[in-house]
Amino acid sequence: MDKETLEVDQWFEGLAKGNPLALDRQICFPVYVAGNSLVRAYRPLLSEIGLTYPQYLVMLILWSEEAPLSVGTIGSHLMLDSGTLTPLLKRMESAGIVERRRDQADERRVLIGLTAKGRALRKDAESIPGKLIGCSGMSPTDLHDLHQAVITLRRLFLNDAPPATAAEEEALSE
Amino acid sequence: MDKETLEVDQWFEGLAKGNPLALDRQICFPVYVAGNSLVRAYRPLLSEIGLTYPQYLVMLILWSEEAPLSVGTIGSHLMLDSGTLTPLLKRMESAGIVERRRDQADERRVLIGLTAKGRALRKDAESIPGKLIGCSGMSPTDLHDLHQAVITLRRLFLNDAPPATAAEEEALSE
DNA sequence: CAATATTATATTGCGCACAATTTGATTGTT
DNA sequence: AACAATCAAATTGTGCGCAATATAATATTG
Repeated sequence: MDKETLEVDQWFEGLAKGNPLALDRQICFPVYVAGNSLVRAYRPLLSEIGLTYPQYLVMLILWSEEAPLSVGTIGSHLMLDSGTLTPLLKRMESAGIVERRRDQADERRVLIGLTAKGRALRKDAESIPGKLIGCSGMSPTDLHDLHQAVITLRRLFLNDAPPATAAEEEALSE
Repeated sequence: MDKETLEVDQWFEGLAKGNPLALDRQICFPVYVAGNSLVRAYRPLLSEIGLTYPQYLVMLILWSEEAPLSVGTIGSHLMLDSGTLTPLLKRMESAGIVERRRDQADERRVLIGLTAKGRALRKDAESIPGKLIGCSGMSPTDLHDLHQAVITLRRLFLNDAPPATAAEEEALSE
């Protein structure tokens, strides 16, 4: 067993010790707070263009991919189900930025496409990522650290593996 | 300028290049997904003891700290306001696990205390952290990586220095 | 081809999360 | 003491996020 693995094992052993119910011992709590904080940070910027954060995510997909896309396809990207997406997409439809129509090839599906207004909105959205970084008050170093942390989250929660290092390959094969 | 700083600066320069509106370029999106995933993972475990995830967080605070605590104090720990907490605490009150009463010393405040039932619930909650790790299907290595990522999130979103690990606590008390 | 199973979306109901506002208590100022 | 300013919690209204269920279309099976 190599030194790295030993260190992880020692850390893992320590997990159950002490008071596992202390708030500052919770692994998930900072993730929960970060999730709330992020939506809060986007809100004032997105409200200027009439979007909520999950609506913005839908638009990112429609702008980047071959729209129209089915509700299910959008949901699999965002890890959201029709119970969340259907009312959200209806609000976006009544705002005039997306179209909803049954797929002729499979009447179970509903295809979501962009309207002219929805396509035009992209121009207004282009400044959002830059503005967010400005609003966040984070230094380039903070952002870099956040990005590194996010690569981990992406691997663990989105099964979106970055190219594995030799060390990780080693660990997997054992 | 040292090598580390130069690397961060180069990464920061690259941020604006390409398509900043691509979903897989979003720094915040994995945090959003992780937040949703975490609440989803806790739900079946917590429903066994009649709690939601934010209610569980309130209980963690009340179990660890000198209860009773004001709504505002709880809110500052969880970064939630009275608009979220008041109805949540009322539901917990009607479930019989907390008490709500005006602070005699300052009638603006409402103090939240544990009932006997609320204190007893702690025993049932003790197995939750361990069970969650089991349910998550994460390896010790995954958990360690997550923990490292979370230390960053805690610093950035909770302005919090990393707390001592259980192993370190152990060492200190000896 | 009919019966059954599966799939995609919609609906219902509940509990957050939060902006905006209100109500009532306390503090600060003159 | 009077009055404005501040503060703590509650209230109102909107939009998720999701479990459970319903509805309807497609696929599968006998």
